Amino acid sequence: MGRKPKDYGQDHREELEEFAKMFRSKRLVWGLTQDQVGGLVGLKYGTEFSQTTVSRFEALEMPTNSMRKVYEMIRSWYDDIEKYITPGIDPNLLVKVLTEASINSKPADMSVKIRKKRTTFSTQTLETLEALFRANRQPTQEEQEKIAESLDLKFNEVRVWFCNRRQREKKTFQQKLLYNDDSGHFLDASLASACSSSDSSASANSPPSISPPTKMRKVFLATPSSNSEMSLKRKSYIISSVPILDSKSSLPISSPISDELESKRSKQDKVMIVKVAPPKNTANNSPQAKFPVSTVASNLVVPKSEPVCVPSTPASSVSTSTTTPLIRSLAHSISTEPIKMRVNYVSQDRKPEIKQERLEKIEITPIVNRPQKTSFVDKYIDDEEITLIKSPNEFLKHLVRLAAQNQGVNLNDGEDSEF
DNA sequence: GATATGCAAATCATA
DNA sequence: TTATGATTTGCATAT
Repeated sequence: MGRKPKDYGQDHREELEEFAKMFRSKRLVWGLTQDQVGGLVGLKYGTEFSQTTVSRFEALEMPTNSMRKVYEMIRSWYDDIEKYITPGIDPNLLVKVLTEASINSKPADMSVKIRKKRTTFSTQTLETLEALFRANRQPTQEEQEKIAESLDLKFNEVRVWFCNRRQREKKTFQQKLLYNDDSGHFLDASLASACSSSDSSASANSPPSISPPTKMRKVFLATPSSNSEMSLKRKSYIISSVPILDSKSSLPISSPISDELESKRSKQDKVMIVKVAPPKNTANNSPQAKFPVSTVASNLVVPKSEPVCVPSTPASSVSTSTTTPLIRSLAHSISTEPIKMRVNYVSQDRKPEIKQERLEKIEITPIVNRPQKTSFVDKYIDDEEITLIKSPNEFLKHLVRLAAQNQGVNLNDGEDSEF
């Protein structure tokens, strides 16, 4: 088994975040880049942080454990050098001063392990490794040594590559499992079993290939912990692994499906993906948005008659951490079947993750601060099947209405505005 | 040019 | 000790 996550509990995540935010604003005032910070911190410890790491630290897009480690180093460095920065210091001098201060602040014991620089394999090397992997996914040590020699690589690089490659393969299979985000239940048992790991069990009538290639994303999700505090919890979610059903045929778009699955599927309502983008995490103006990620997607089963789409809204007053549970519970109330829902993390897509043809039946949310995506969405919101909802708030209201309708209750506007 | 992300190399705790 | 799987980072590149 792999290691279990070290449990530091959730202690002081908030403190870390607070510092990270403060740090970013200071850095900007000082006129330092993330890259410079990484380098300067490196002068103190002998091992620098990449621009990437600094970026993620500041953006709070890091699990708490890593966050803490980075925090401790940056914090200590910050405390050391801060006093050398006088208001109005000549920007040209700044880096010089900080460089010196950083070097001088070297701790005596200096026992930081230097991480090996990441190797970049050439395309050709990768092709060869892939071919070798296909032939034998688990070469012996001796074989690996030979491979290393023939490719002019270190043995360890080859060893690690095979390790990671096996890992990647395994993950790919796992992604085909459909499970609910936190209950551990399958999103759809029939589908899950149909496309579950084919490691060894290639069933007689080979399982239908249902899902398009899927991707796992890491997300640091604020979830209510047992003691009812909000904690940041790292989770992986499956993205778009649920086949999108054609609204007329109830068949997955662009995927073959077995008869058995079809019969189960056809009983269901149309599956839609609804994405709700939380407000951009802009340090000061949305204190409620603890969410470091940019977009949350929910996958709901909604009645065919009521497809919903939710474009993002920068002005949303609902924080993600509240929206998601609310949507979940509301979805419960409108669903006539056991609730099937996932929460996904969807990145600020540069390219749509989901293929064009599938967009006809679902909705893609524009990303906050990425107005160029708007036209993309506009193209689809004309679809008469889709009800345009202007914000997460609106979406919640909409769900409430549906729930009320389903239960024959008449909601007036006053009750709606509770959101 | 600076920053944010996708993918995956490197690391590390365990079985 | 080695294999494995979870994590931590960073190269390359998109934004």
